[in-house]
Amino acid sequence: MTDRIELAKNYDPADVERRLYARSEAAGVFHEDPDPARPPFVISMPPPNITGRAHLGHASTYSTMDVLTRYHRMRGENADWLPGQDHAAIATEAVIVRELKTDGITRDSLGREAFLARAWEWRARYGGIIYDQFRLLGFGPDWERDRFTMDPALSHAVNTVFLRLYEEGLIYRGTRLINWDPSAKSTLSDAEVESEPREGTIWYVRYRSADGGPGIVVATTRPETIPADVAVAVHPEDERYRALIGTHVLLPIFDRPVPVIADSAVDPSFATGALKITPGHDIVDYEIGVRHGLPMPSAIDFDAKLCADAGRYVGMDRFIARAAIVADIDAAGLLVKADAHQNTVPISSRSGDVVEPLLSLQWFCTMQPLAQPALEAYRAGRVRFVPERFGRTFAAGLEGIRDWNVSRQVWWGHQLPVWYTPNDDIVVALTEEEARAIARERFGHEDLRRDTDTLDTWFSSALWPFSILGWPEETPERAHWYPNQTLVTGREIIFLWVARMVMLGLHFAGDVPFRDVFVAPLVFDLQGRKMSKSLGNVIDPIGLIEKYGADATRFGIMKQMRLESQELRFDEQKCDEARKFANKLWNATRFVTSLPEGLPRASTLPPLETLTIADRWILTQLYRTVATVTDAFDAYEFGIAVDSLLAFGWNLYCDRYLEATKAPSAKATRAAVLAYALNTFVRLLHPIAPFVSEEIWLALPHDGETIVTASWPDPFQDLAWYDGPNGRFERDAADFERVIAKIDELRNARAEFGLHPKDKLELLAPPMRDDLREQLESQANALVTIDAARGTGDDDIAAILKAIEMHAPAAVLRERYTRERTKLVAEIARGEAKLANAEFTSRAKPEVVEKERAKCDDYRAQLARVTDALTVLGDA
RNA sequence: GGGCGCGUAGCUCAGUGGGAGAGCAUCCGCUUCACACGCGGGGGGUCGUUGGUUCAAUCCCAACCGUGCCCACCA
Repeated sequence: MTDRIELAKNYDPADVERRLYARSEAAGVFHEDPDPARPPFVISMPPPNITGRAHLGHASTYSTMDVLTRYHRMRGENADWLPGQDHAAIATEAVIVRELKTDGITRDSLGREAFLARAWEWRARYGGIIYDQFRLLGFGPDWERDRFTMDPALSHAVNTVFLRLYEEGLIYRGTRLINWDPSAKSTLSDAEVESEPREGTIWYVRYRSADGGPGIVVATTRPETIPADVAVAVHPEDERYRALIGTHVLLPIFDRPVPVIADSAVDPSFATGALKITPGHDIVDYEIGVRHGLPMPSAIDFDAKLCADAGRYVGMDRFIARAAIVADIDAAGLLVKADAHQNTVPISSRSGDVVEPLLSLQWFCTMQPLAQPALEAYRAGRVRFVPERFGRTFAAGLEGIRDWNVSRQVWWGHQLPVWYTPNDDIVVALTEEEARAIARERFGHEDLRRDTDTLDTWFSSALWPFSILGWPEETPERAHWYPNQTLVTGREIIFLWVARMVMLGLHFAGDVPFRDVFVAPLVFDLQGRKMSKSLGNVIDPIGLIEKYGADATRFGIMKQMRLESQELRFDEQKCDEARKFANKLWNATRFVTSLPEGLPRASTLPPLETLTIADRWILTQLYRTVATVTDAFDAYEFGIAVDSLLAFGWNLYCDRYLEATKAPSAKATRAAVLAYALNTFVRLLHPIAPFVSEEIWLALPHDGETIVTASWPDPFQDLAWYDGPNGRFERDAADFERVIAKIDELRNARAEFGLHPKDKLELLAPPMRDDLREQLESQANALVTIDAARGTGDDDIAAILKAIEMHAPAAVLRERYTRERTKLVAEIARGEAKLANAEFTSRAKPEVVEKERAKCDDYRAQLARVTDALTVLGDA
């Protein structure tokens, strides 16, 4: 009684996806409010940069979040995916500065206020592009709850955290060695510095003794820092230099005397075992300098040029100065040798420029007291990593944590809520008014200037899971949705971001920010290379959508998500396969919806006693698929879920069941079973392929308005017919498996006999049920001749199938049987040898022995039949 | 230097202590009334190497080789 719907022959994703996304968004299905009556399932979207464009990494991690949210929503949970964007301080500022440059304007000439106005404009114009791309990918976050790190409420959270940490003594101002990015003109946190091996040179330079002696030869890769040298260090137990400790040597060229000191941080086995100490430009040297109370001059300034005490090199770029100084040392006869050397160069992950360690007055956050509770929470299992091993990355990072430089010299970001008096007294307050009030009270005046620095962009990111829920206000969202259930991220930011969220979440929101951290694999190309513009191997997910559709793009990516693998070597063919799969399902739907007998109004099964064995088989497979996909989603095993979906949809449903229903005896029940199984199946498919699943679901008998809010197939409700592992469903399913195996055997024989697809394969068979005969006849294109004499005396399908004999030219049969006999003889020999081994029969598990024995018996029976057949045929 | 992953068919990858799997590619046959974006059939692998544990190892253990990633202050 269902209306016949004329469906297009080929599935067209472009049309369907645009239409169904608009429908979902208009219906508000992605929006949720906190509902304490239902268990929460909340994911905070890792905020993409406003300068970002969707790449394959987004496509994989964000698809994962969309899949999880859709899955848990269908399970009836209070599921919400909270979207937002990051202002991306340095990255955005660099983009704006570059844009200004084309107009011939510099940042400083424009001034702070005008620059920020320009940045906000830029954000308004381009910031939404990645969201448009997310919509094309079918992502359904709760758009009504979109947040931006620089929203007033989130900025308030940032200031509150800064103020409280300051009051607790965990944020302080001090002069420390920091990472300076000369291109970005800003400091960087340790986590934003990457080290890169580069071919360089190590120079051996003589530092003569102040008293005229030969002194000591020092190896250095950075001769341009010599003007800031304050000592030469050797290992205290290094016999070679013991006599020199406490004496002075002269800096080459500069001829300034510096002491020779002893420090166990020096490795006596490296180079000459003597290390020049430049506390102003090297971390190890800085630590040695602190230990020995050495002065800390600077040779390089914030423009990466030589400064002040660098004599005639002042104003020279650091790399030009390097060459100049080496040349002068050589001219002075103090260059002992220059060797090729591979050194590790610190690189800014922001600009790619070589980072310069510099002494600077900055703001820092003391991490140790924050890291301890995070470690304890992790060890207590309050936050769980998937795969587990990434927890060790997390813990290792926290154990070795150092103070965090949080101030940046860019303008785009959260300006430090810090004011100074003319005497450099510090006032920290939430607002300027409060700062003034404090100053009046404390100093009797309001003469304040605000710190011009902004906070590290990761400072606001660290608060993300609770700042977007309204913190510091108490809100229903905070009450029910914090902690989140899951965080999905990449391993490269476990320490940079995840660890900080855990630390600050524990400190300010009273709990870890999420229970599970799913670490998605990184995406590489087929050769295992990182995707990069310079290699030209970048794959644009939007391009994939145009070629294959969003469903197929997602499905293809998810198929490649393997839990234990650290890398995903992206194979575009998987998306093409998925596109074909969508078309396959679409055509199955056309078949089902245009059955002459029509479909039932609702998605229900016919009376169970009327089901055929094929019906019971596909329903049993459906039951197993529900279990597999559910377990896979719960375990973040998306590749397994996809494998299972593909196998059911294509191999089981289309190739086997749908074909089986074409036999006359299948027609009484098929419409209802086909529709029911397909309806259930597309609900399993929906989290990964939201569009085609919905389009099919709408074409079938269904309950409700949209599959987005349909229920996840529940074994105790939707599949309540299932009567257990020893029930009739499994028994009949096993029988149908036997039929399938027989059909395969017959098809194989057909090909071997060289039968044209239209020719019948002749079979001599014992009496059997009509449905069984029909299956053999239609699926193997056979002609079954019933021979009562071959009767097995019961309806045991296994026995009947075994008694079937093929009719074909004697020579062909003889060849086939002979080959089969050879194989069987070998198998029997192998099995018998195994069974004759007393070690095996006594030590192996009884069921294994029994299985082996049964296998042997079966082979022997088969061999007997084959031998009989060959006897009848006569030996060739 | 420390930690972690991977090595199974030409390619990308599943998989299991008890007779090696999928998709793509390749070969053969088919326009069969849902689908040629399809259907049916085939070929192709000493499961990186060498040892060990076991009645039994592709699977567990060790070493090695190859490969990739993360962390680290070797000038």
